[in-house]
Amino acid sequence: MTTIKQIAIDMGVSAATVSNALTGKGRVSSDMVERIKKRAHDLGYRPSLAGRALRSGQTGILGLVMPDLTNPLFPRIAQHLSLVAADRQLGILIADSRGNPDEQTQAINRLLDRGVDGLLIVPQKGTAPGLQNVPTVIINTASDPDNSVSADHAGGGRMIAEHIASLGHRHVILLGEDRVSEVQRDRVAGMRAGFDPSIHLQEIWGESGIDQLVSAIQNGATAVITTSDLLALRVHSHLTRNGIVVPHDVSLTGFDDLPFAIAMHPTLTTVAQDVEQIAGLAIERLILEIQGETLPAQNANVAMRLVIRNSTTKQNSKTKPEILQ
Amino acid sequence: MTTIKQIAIDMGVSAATVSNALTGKGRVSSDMVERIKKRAHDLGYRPSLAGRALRSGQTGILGLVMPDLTNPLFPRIAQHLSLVAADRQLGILIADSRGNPDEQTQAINRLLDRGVDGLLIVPQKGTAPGLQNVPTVIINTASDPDNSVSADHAGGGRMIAEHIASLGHRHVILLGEDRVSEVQRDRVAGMRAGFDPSIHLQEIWGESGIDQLVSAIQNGATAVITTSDLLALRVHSHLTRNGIVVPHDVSLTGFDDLPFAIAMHPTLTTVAQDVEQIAGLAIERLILEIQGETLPAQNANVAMRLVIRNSTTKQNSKTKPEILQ
DNA sequence: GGTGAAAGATTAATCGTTTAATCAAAAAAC
DNA sequence: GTTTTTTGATTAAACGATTAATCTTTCACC
Repeated sequence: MTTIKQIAIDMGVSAATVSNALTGKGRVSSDMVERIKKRAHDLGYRPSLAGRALRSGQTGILGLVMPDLTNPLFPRIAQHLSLVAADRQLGILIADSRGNPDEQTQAINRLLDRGVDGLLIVPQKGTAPGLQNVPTVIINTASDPDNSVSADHAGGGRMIAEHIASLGHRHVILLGEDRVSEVQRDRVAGMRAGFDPSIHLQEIWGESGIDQLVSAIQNGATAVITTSDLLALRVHSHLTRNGIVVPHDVSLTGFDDLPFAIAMHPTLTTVAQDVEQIAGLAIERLILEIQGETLPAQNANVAMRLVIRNSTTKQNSKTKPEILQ
Repeated sequence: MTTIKQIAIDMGVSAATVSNALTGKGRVSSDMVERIKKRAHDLGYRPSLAGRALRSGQTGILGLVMPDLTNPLFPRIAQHLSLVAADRQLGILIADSRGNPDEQTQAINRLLDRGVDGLLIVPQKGTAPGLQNVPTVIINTASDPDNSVSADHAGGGRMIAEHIASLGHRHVILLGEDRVSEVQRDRVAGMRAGFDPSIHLQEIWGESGIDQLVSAIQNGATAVITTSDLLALRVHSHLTRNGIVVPHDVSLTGFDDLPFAIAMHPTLTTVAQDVEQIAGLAIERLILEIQGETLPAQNANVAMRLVIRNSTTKQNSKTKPEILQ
């Protein structure tokens, strides 16, 4: 490994001059700067981040804490974060908080021990990690008051609802995944807000609710809106098995636009997070905080995008579907 | 931040003694060790990894390079790697190689610049990253000769084939995703090897191949085996649309056991990677390499697990399915 | 009691980078 | 021509932890 000192000796100057030349600080004649830069490049000099970190107190590393790395959205978030971070010469250290709040705290501490300059936290559902002693940005939902960036889950829910309403559906089943999750509640709240009171909205929670679907449809429901694509796939399978055809007999929607949404038939109408923008804003904000700027406590709310595919259609058939079995 | 020097001053001893007491090296009386440890704990002392890294040349950080973080397997691999690494007091820095070989090289260099102690690389399909100047383990496929850990994709293919054969299927369609991918080729090779020559095996590559499926089934094929769950879902949708019922008319299999495999109906017979073991072996091997052990070049091949669900069934009906449209 | 060894601590150097303080020489000002 | 400024470079200290070398005291042994 080439060090600054070696370059200095090699060129017959002091280490300080080399450092100044390379970082653009201090006073060095311009042709000396040129020569040093060239020589450093030729020798393949790479600054030691450890040395720099020790001196400056900054590691150039951000920590990413995820409630569950198997969260289907994680890869995309991680990808964009790592991309944006790389642009800014920052690294991303990951930590899995393994599904429980204790582990979340430990994961945060592990990252702090490593001296990360900032934290990006996607909190466990139902938890709000306390204030850390490093700059922190929460990525989750608008319900988090401060320092947070999130998709507008409620707005996404509203979009779905308005889409369904505009297709003429008057009796809709809303299937939620998990009441504990802040995100899920926001989605559901948005859905509710998107329908006007004249529409018959039937709210069901949890997977066990799938069993009630067939009879609800027999009673006149013409659309099922869910709070996750996986749930939608499950519903689709269940309905198909019972002879109910999507979208002919009933319209169906998901949430998140996971990869398999286009592999289904019919392809799934859903709502997508602008992960790219979320990642960008999160890191941008975090960097400002790291640079010592005092930002107003706020939630950056990123609009979701309605993706209309083939699982939703106009409510026009007056005939109830025949149910098999 | 509490430093060793502060503890030393606080207790009226030298910094070296504190360091020796905490690391268990050198010669320190046992009651001094006790007292120092207690005081360090009370003061909330956390060693500076930057200081340690500078002195020792080791950062305690491993780099993880992924061809595409949106790879559906990534989250699980990352999760287990981060878990195992955390147990060993190691951190994991991620880097996305963004789908092309150039970016892969850059990603590796970014990690090297950060002084990672070792690299875990899931290579771009079709590429074999050259020897690095830090210990490296490749996670991918048995086709990689050295320093690699992988699922036994060929073995998984064989399991699927044998399962299908044992159910009595004599005319099988093999649908492969991407010929360029080493992994995909290994899977297909395993499948071929699992059938005896008497079985009529029809090999099709790429998504466009899906269109040929219906006529192939009309010509007597009773099973479709694919090299990915996503492909299987797509096939399932296509067949359902054409009035072909899985598994009644045709058996269907996937590969990888992604989360949606149990959300489909019928639930998908597939083959699962033991990600946990792969991650464990990879890090174990990497740590040995980092500790300077010279390991024999070898590929650790982790057996896959056949997951039999409801999309495969005995071939017994002699009646061809009626095809809609 | 004198010698040697062992135990328990300290000193000082080192890792690579940054930066405030200093110094010498050249340029500008009077 | 002398003083002041500016320029361009150097010196030295610092970040925090580790460790080889050194020193002092205690103890064991003959």
